[in-house]
Amino acid sequence: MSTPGRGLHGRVLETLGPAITAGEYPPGSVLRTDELAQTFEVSRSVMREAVRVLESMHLVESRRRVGVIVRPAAEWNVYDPQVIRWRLAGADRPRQLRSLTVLRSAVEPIAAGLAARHATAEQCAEITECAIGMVAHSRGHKLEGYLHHDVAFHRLILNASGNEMFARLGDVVEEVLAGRTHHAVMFDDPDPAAVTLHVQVAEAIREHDAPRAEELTREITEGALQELDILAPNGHFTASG
Amino acid sequence: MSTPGRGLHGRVLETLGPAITAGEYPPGSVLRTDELAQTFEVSRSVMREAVRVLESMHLVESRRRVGVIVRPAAEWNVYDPQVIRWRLAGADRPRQLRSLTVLRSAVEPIAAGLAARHATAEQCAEITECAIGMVAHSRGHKLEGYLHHDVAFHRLILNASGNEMFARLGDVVEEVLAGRTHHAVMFDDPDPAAVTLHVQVAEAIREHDAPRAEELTREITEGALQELDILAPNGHFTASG
DNA sequence: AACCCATTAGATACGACTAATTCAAGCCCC
DNA sequence: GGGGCTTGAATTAGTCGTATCTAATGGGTT
Repeated sequence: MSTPGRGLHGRVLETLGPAITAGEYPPGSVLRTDELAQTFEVSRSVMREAVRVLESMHLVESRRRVGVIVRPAAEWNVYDPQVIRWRLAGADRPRQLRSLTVLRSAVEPIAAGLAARHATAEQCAEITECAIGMVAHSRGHKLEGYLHHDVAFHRLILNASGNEMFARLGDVVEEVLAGRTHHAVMFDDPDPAAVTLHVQVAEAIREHDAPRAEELTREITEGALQELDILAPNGHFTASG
Repeated sequence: MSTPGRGLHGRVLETLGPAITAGEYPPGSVLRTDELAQTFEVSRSVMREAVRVLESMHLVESRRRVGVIVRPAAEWNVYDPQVIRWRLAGADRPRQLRSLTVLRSAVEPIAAGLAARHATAEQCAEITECAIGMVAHSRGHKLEGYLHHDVAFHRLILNASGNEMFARLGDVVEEVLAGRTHHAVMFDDPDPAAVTLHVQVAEAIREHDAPRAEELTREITEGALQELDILAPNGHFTASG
């Protein structure tokens, strides 16, 4: 979507990356550069560049005389947007979605509190606009329009927090929200209570009421977590939803 | 420390990466592969692999007929451990430390709450041991020993949370804590109140009291934020401490 | 104003050489 | 005779240089 195979090495990565993150090669598996180059019908130079990228993501480790070794999942750079996309596209999508939602529940309330302190008048206006847009699309099967405003809403707050680490989680939030809409997690119309909460959050930020913005956002993310629990009640270590 | 120049391209990255993250090349700057290869006295192949890694970190973007373009800081993969290290080693270390501390203040309380729910007896024991170790090193200029147990304490909790995204922040916490100890942010002995809080967190986790573990951890991270404010009182957008 | 072409710099490919690491055979010492 | 160390051969990634391809840019032409 954002990186549609820029160049040959990119196309190789689009196959190799998902394969590794999906666990098709168990930790410790050894791949040979030459072999891979033949398999993907590219030159060794291209394959080496692809391996370098995988290495920078800590998905693999290349050693002389041995080959390219697949690292255990615990060492992967799980915050790399590319890795996140690959994992969301793979088999352990449910677990990944849960991890990200828990991360959201930690970050977004704090971000909302900071936004209430730091947001400019313009940012407040944009956030409010999104909330209004959500209300407008909350009834009558307008899920796509609702999603659009929902994503923008959360992204604006993360940006308005003034913390670059928070701001960079905008894509993560988008993935989670889009996943919820497009994988039948959401009913025909969004929960009216959630919509109200978003409006109230916008209000709180506009009024620079940080504790209220934080608490209301906490309620939103709590709701998101509960939605997941309904789908995969086993809780934390659910393998497949 | 963890990656001491693996290969030629690694050594190139150790110079180019910090230079870019330090802002030596303003956003939009164009680097030429050939030129860089000459500058670093390596072949183009090696330079291309280095560029690929920088590209995967979203530090640069390479376009035909143009060159290698430095991206604005807002697009960087700021969660990449390598990028974090480069930025911590550079001029905007203070701002980076603040960003990371704010992130801690969001994540660690939630992680502690989850740890209180999920931690095994063995994990509880290890956490308690660390807290005891912190107490033992809290007096008499034993800062290094204190730091060691402090890092282990927070890392164990992040791991015990059962959330992989949280677990991967262990290195971040280590960097922040080490930075505090080694850059004269801490006085001769750590704050006794903070030590007590750590002991109480261990207690709460052992007793599976999630709300208490969360609240106590919040007090710890609040303290960390206040420490930063003492150093750089200008608050959020302090450029230099 | 629209189109075409030359220029340019990255993208790909290939082949040769280098260096490091592993494994095993062989040696020495005990 | 057995265990541990040394040494060397095989293997595979690392590096380099060159040649060719591709695509974006800018200028010139119609």
